[in-house]
Amino acid sequence: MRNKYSAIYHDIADKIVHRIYPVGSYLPSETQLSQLYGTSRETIRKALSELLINGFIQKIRGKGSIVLNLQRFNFPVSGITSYKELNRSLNMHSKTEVLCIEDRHVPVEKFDYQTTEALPATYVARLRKIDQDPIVLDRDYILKSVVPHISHAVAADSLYDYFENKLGLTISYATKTITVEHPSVEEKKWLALNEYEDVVVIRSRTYLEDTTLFQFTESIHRPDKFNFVDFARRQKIS
Amino acid sequence: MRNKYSAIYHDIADKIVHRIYPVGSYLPSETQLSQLYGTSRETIRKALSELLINGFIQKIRGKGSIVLNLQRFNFPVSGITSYKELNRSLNMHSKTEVLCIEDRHVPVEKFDYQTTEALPATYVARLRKIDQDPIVLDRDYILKSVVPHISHAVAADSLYDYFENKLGLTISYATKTITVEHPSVEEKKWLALNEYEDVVVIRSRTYLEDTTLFQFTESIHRPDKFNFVDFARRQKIS
DNA sequence: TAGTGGTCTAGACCACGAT
DNA sequence: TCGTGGTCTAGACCACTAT
Repeated sequence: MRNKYSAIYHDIADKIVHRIYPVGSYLPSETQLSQLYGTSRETIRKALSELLINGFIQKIRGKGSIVLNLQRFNFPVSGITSYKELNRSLNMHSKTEVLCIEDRHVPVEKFDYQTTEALPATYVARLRKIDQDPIVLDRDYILKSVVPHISHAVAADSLYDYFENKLGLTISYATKTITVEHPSVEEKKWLALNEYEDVVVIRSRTYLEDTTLFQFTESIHRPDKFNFVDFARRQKIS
Repeated sequence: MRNKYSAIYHDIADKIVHRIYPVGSYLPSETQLSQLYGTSRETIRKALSELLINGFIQKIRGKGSIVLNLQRFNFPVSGITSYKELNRSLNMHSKTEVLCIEDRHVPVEKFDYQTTEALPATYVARLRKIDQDPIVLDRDYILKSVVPHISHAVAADSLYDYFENKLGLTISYATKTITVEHPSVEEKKWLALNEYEDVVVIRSRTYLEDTTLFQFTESIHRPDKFNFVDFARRQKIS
């Protein structure tokens, strides 16, 4: 929020959410906005391009920037968002149950990660419930080389909050894959699955700002509760 | 390619792909690059931020831009990419079989689209096969108000190619949802599914540059063949 | 013709990392 | 201290849309 352009981004996003700029209307022009906020046009453009990327607006050359009808929920798949943040922002009434914390090596084959060395990690298994229904089984492997120890209290609250606000780590990007698989006996049990039901598995590797790999995550979703919403822009393959 | 910054983007991306800038190495600094390409630093920065978004590099303040180990395939889910483009870029040996072309109204409830009016469209059902195996069943509804007619030849080749290069439409963005569902009898038949197997369904609404909605698509994926790869950057919910 | 967004420039100052 | 990327400016020219 300390940058001009992100302050402007949040201000405009807020006005779109609160219908001060209604869906289908045009924002003030870039030159008008630069006068409004007392800044240069390039700075306004930086804010607008963030709004564009996040699906708030569509820019039309020669006409202006039009407000889109967005109903994105940004489920965890589409970005890197912690479960706690999601819970808060969507007003879900969910609970997290910590099933297990112990030291384990990362099962690298599962994550399609090629290495010859063993990766010591803290293994955390957690079950996410909404209204008593089990929805997601999360299994995290956090590398010991980056985070030596994780307490039960931290796992019950939020790993990301701990990493970012207590340890000062900056989480930057992740690669993830989504597949449909047959559940293990254990998964069947925790997620209360019927016979023959498949599960959706999201596996990701998460990296810090300095490109250090520090976390492997496996999220097992109940098929009937899985719903991933995305906003995408066209980009030709070249 | 006619802009400086996208020319520079492609040039650097190419050099990364061909290991002229190897994984783990630093790119020349922004000032060096601006001298190299004979341009201003802001233009270089625009090219670099594209590389950042697409997962080619990671910028580290005070140090430089480091080349990432990317193995993204960008399956259709993560962006808006036509099947033909994918096929070409991944060297898959796939075939498309046109099952049906006819006039239908869009089943708007399925797409969670609220409207009271009927939407006349051309319905196109196509089956995608790789090595004789049916992988995806695509059902498209293309609004008559934007594209009055679609021929069998076009459907067999590429709708996107036709829209963009023949009709001059500019496809801009889409909203999509991914769910797991029980297949219909028809879907079971076309995708040669075993008893009890679920399918992955991707439903999207696609828009033009001027925010005109013009296409609804339903893609039914065989669960064992579904694999979605993504690259995501951290963005806190605020 | 006037207004819009798209590109590009040359320069400035700052925050951060390495030395 | 020096070099890196991050932010910001004031201005320029272009392509497109509307009238």
